[in-house]
Amino acid sequence: MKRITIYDVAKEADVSLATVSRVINDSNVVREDTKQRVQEAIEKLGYKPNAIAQGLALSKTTTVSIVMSEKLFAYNGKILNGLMDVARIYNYNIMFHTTSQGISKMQDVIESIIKSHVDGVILFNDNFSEDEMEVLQEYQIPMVVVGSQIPDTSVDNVGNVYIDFEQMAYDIVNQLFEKGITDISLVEDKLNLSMMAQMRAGIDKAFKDHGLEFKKYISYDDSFKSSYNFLTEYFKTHKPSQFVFTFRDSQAIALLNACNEAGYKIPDDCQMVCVLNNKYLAMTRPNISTFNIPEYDMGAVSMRLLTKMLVDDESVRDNRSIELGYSFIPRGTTKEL
Amino acid sequence: MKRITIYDVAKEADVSLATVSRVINDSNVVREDTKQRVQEAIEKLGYKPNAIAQGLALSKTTTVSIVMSEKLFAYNGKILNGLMDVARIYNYNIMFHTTSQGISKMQDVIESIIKSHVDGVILFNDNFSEDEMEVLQEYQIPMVVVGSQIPDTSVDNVGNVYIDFEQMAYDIVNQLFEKGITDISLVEDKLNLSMMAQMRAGIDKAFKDHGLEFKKYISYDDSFKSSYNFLTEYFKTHKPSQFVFTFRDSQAIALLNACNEAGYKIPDDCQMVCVLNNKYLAMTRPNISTFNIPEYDMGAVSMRLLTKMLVDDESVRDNRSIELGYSFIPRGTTKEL
DNA sequence: GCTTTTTATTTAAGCGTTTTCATGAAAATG
DNA sequence: CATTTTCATGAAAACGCTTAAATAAAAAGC
Repeated sequence: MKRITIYDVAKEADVSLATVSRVINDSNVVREDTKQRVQEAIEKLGYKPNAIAQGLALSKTTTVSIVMSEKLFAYNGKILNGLMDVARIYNYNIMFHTTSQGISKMQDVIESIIKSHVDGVILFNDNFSEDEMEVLQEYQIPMVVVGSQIPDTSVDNVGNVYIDFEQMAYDIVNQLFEKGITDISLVEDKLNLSMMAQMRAGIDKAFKDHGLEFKKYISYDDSFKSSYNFLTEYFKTHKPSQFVFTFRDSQAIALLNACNEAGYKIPDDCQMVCVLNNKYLAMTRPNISTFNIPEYDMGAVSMRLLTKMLVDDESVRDNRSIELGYSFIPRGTTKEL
Repeated sequence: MKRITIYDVAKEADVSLATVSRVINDSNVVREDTKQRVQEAIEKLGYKPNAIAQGLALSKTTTVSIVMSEKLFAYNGKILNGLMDVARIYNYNIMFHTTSQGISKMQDVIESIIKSHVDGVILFNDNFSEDEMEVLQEYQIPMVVVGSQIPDTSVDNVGNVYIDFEQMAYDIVNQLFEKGITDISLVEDKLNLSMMAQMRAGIDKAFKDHGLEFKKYISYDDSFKSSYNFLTEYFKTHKPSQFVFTFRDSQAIALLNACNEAGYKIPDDCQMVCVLNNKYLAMTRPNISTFNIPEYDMGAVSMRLLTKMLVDDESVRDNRSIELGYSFIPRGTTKEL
């Protein structure tokens, strides 16, 4: 079956292809009766404009790239939902790129973005280095970074939608200090380094404000199994901290289980919070305290910001950095907050 | 910054654009020294071929669409990883489409696939109706359906990578019968209807083989919260079945918690299995028995199959239906299997 | 050294659109 | 009614690439 082109429609409606094109893009210069005729022909033949050809003619693909680490994939479902929903509203297609460890892979992703001539890019934190982002900027590809705050927000063509993790950590630690809790740990998450760094900064700041120094930055492999094993071993010789920040569900649940089985009661012997919320945190006993991070909105706002940047909406020229709020969800693993 | 085109390279290297094109697609008819010269020019100017223009010239976009329900998104991470990894190997780009409830949305997805002139489509089960698939077939777009078995496998240009859920259910039920267990329930999962239907068929068959009729097809909203609430209420007046099939982690964990809190011991009073495996099933106490479904492979095999179909690899002409194996993972919620 | 064969390169058409510019028809003006 | 203005349409160039056909250059043959 030969694909129907604009020529076929033109012939069917007995007009030139220019007219058909005008009808498609509903230009208002075409007379009502011919517009009618052309639309009937389109209908009859089932013509669908070739987006590739349009892309070439317009230098515009109505496609945006989403770049996400393969590992983080499962966690970012809601953000993605927000992104996709808004993309659909504004009729953008999505190219999807996942990044994995190898350095060469990253080059491939960038290469592919450039070659595909996408109109814009949504970038998840921790995926590209500054250098890599710069490459894309040379090509003037508008870009929105979603997740945590990026250092240089003044750059043209780069937007940022973020949560203030530094403040989040700072506030919590201060509250803990007020209750006399100073034995605090932070469990590293290797997949969210920049978010971690910001939390870390917040904790450090709060400690420094009280003339103390924060030391308990715990690091272990981040699968449930290895977290659990590590902690089980750890609790043979150590007591849990009074308060622990974890980032990911698996780390939180591992801590919960390991504590339990080592005979420590949560939240009495150890309080804990898991920064990134998901439904599993509400399935444990006790339920795990967490933060209400507006994930869907992070996606939706990012995509909306990008679409605005793509049409160079002036409202967005000097306003490309958007902070979203969060709230604490106290549940069974905390009692002082 | 003007994008570098093939003309710029041609001028720089003092050859025609045809020669540059040949170098890019490394045709072997170009002399070694000119090839060298052209490559230097490409390097110097930082030329990247415009994939859109290539797409137009070749009627080939090296892009495949992945269509997935927005809701299932978070669950299919591993399949997606498999898909993406293989796509990367064969240099295919990914367009990503999510479908949501509204019927009009589905039309949009199909429309967008057709317009984008993607080379092929990977379709997750339960996304398109037969009719919708037929539309894509009219456009001769090769398609691989991943998940469960599709009814009509003889259609040209459609591949299928699947797990035999019917057999899976059939085998388990038979084993249960051997142990004298006949009080069996199946909890519906609205998001995986075709998989459910196949399991259901397997259970029905096993019951019929023993002259019995299967009745306990339980249906409730599939979030953890509502499952849990439903079951808590349910256990006030009912005993749990001897054996329960659940499909999704949240349903399984809800059952586990509700049973526990109603005073029923798992696996003594009630055994259970969760068909779709994920890491959370190993974080509960007891760990939940499940199946080892080769999710990553499902993705990888699907994409590989599609790439073969795209080059019309003859090995795949009459062999587009691929069944993958699975194995039972006995854990703490079963004892008879 | 001239013709034939082989090899390398260029010219130009085509992929399916959009859009500028030119043209002709219809409407408005005096 | 002749002339200008407005409006609708068509012809053709452009977007950046591939590739078949044409041509030029090099190699081979005698």
